[in-house]
Amino acid sequence: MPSTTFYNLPAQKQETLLYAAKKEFARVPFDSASINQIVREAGISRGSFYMYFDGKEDLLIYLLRDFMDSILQMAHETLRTTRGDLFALPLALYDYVLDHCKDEHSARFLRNVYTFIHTKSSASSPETIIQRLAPHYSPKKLYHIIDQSRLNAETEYDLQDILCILLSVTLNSLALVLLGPQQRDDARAHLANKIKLLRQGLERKLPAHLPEGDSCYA
Amino acid sequence: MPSTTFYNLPAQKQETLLYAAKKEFARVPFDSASINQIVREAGISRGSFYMYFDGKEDLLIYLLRDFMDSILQMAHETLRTTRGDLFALPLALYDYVLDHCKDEHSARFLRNVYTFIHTKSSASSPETIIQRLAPHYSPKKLYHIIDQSRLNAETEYDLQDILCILLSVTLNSLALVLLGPQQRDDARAHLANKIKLLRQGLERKLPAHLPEGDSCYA
DNA sequence: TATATTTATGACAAGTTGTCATATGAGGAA
DNA sequence: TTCCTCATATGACAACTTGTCATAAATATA
Repeated sequence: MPSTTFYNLPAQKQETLLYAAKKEFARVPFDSASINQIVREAGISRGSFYMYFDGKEDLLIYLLRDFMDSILQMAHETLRTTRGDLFALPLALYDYVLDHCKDEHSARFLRNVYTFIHTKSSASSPETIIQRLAPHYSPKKLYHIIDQSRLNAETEYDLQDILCILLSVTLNSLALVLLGPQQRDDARAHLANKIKLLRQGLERKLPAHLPEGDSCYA
Repeated sequence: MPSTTFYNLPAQKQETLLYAAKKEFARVPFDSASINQIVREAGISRGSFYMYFDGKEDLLIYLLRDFMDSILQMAHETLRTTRGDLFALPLALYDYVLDHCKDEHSARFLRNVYTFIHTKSSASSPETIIQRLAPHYSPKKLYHIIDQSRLNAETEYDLQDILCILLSVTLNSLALVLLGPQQRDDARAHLANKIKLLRQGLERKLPAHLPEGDSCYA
């Protein structure tokens, strides 16, 4: 969390610093990002920087809050317009995130951020970044607007797991595009297919009237 | 890849260096790991280190190869003994990985490694670690020993997606334990439940004889 | 205006990385 | 055995990094 000193700063100065930070975080991976570079670009002294933030990690987390907030809002909106159709969420999330990095600059930023969220906060603190962010964006906030009658969930335990599954699969698709060699359209087609498979079930259903037969097609 | 000079080293000296590396990588997150610390512990000079490896990333990748190989072998073994039951793989993988980090030392190593694989190789190279490792451990090598008759897969495209889903979900569970607050048993129960849900399908099936009725319970 | 408090600065120590000229060793040829 | 060659080992080096802190400037308060 930034210090109150930072919030007391003129909006202009805040913007300048945040812009310089975004630029640096887009330039190189998180652990190579240089505070020196940021303060040079922003035209402030090194000491000032540490007056505002605990370190570069603190700064990036602050930058991420906005984005995370907007994602959560988008999720709410999607569930509202689809009357709680949870299966609409993955592709909506996928598109939303990738729409936000159409220019090379934002793409690099997001790519670096993606790797960043899995890193440790610091050598001292045992938490990862994603853990520090998670409490503010618990998926539990979505439970009440999901139409659970469409889901194969008996209990809240099931519901929690279903959400977790969909999130894992969606993030994996995003990772394949952001970090990997997969093209956006290609990964999207795969994600759509995965959702289809997830709805139906991954296991083949034998015809109900041939329950035990192993060699029913012999 | 290590240089041939490294392979020419007496086995004893190789071991000493690798042990020192493991220790350092367990001590702190990857980007805080210090080559100075490693060479000090191993009793070699800084120059020698750079004679053997390109940098600490090169070294850790080398360390990971062994583990990845053993995982792939375990996967083969599991599929063999279950006659190709793909749904047995997630829990087997989960248990296998966590069995390998029962002592605090190995646990910290694995925790640090997990965050590491999502980071960029280096500022210059655009690849992530996981991408550099992936080609050697393609899941496609498993295709032919999977009993596809048990899967709801029409095409190889489906098969690929199913594998990807199961892997995403399993890795997510591992991440929750390695990085997060979740307990091993707890996460395992969730994973088992997720597999059950994945087999059945996440979508509620309406009774077949009431195909269109929205208000069938009215 | 004088005093108290907040904010800004850059030099500092202690660490990091990768390089490179130099030193040491181990083999083969004469 | 001596000499030469080539692979290996070394640590000092420059150029960076980080977080701190005494000091200076600016602002608010009395």
